[in-house]
Amino acid sequence: MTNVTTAAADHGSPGPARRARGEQTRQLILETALRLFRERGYGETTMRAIAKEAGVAVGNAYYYFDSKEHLIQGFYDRNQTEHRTASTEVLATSTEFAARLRGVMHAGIDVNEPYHSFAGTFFKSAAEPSSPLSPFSRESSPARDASIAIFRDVIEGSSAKLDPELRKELPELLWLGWMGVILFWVYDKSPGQRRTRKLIDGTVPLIDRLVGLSRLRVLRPALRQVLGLIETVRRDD
Amino acid sequence: MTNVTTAAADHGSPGPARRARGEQTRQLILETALRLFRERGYGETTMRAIAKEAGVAVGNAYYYFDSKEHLIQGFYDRNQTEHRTASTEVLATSTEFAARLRGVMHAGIDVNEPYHSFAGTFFKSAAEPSSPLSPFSRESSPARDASIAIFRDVIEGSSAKLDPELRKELPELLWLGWMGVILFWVYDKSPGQRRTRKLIDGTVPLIDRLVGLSRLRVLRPALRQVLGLIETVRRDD
DNA sequence: CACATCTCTTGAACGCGTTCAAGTAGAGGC
DNA sequence: GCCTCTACTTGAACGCGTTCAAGAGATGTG
Repeated sequence: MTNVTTAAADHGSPGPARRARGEQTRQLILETALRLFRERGYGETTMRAIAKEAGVAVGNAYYYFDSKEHLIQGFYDRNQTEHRTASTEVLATSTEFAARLRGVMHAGIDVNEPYHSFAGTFFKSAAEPSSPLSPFSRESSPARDASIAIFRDVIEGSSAKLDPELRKELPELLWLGWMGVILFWVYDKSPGQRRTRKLIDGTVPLIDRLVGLSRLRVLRPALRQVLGLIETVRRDD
Repeated sequence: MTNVTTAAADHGSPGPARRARGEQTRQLILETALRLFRERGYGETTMRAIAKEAGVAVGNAYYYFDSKEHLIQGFYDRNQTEHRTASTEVLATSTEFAARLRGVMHAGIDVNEPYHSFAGTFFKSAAEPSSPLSPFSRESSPARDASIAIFRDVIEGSSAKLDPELRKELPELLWLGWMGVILFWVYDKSPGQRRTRKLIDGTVPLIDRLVGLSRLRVLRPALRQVLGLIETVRRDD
């Protein structure tokens, strides 16, 4: 409470001082919530406990966050940032597509590992299509775009040559595949989630092979068919 | 395919008269619940409302069903049976693999269509790995096995020739793909879930093509690699 | 018949996420 | 100084899923 940063982002009608106070409370509640989630798990952390621990009233938490689930969004954002950070090394080192993709995926699992025990609990929240926590929701689009950007880096920083049409679509496709890996990971009960690691190690070479084949003229029609399907399915008309 | 009553709570072996009474109440509660789910949606239906409408105490519902979510299992079982029924015609008519697969998938969507509006709501429940409603859970294995059996029928009743190794794995793989389609369907907000239909129509020929190619000697190593990966990932060691 | 045993039923009570009418406080205008 | 406006804060209250001690009712046993 002592740390008052008056570095004002001076936009909006309310005075900067007031604004700062609100933002501070918001951060306090979020930090407290994430800490308790980590310590006790999501389901075992009550809104009352968060409020009490943060020294505010329950209603105050609802002034800043629409629901308990909305607090998870903060968790997502932080994990996304950590994934980016954990990926920088392999993205700076290697130029092989397979190595880059593999490295990024393992980095993602590394980052999420500490939260595996209760990832399922709030994966539940994310699964509901109408939930703002859904990876496909409008609210998640900043985190989603940032995640897709990592996979774009994987491709663009690599020496892999591939069909230009595919190149356009591939970042999003890899992200979709990554969501699949995460889904598998959530369900993976093997010690240390070994099976997820094996899935990555087994799948990446296959993707690498397929991506390499995308330039072969013989496979052009097949590729077009697949890309056409994706385009058809994506459209909402 | 005899529909064995899936007793949620195994209460010893009482006399047949007593058993009948209990079973009757159980059915009454389940029927009432499913009706209210259909009429109001899952989230809007309270346990109190179910109990009141069924003319029992709220605690009574909990004597037969461990939780509100457990009531959905009954919904699953019924839908599973309906899917089988809706599939019989195409499975009796056509011998082409692609037509059979396509027919079965469309039949599955047909059956689920009336529930799309709130499918997402309890899909949420199914998504939690520890939930008995998860399609991968032990509790769901009867429904799962029955569903896989449909896809086994798709293959075995077809004229398609395919690699014997693949033949063994394919029913489960098709079921997994079907789960993916259902996942897509749950998120599909297009009118009448048209995009899901397009996804099926676009994907089936691709699968058909791949399955056909599985017998080519040139592709043997690749197939082996994929099957090996599946085996590796499946094992929990 | 009385008694014990077991299945089945009850509804008050608990803790949860969430809401909301009622307040508080601090900046700007007079 | 005082007033107003509004961002912010409060906590009792609501309805929910769920639990559980208590009891009702049928069945088996002497």
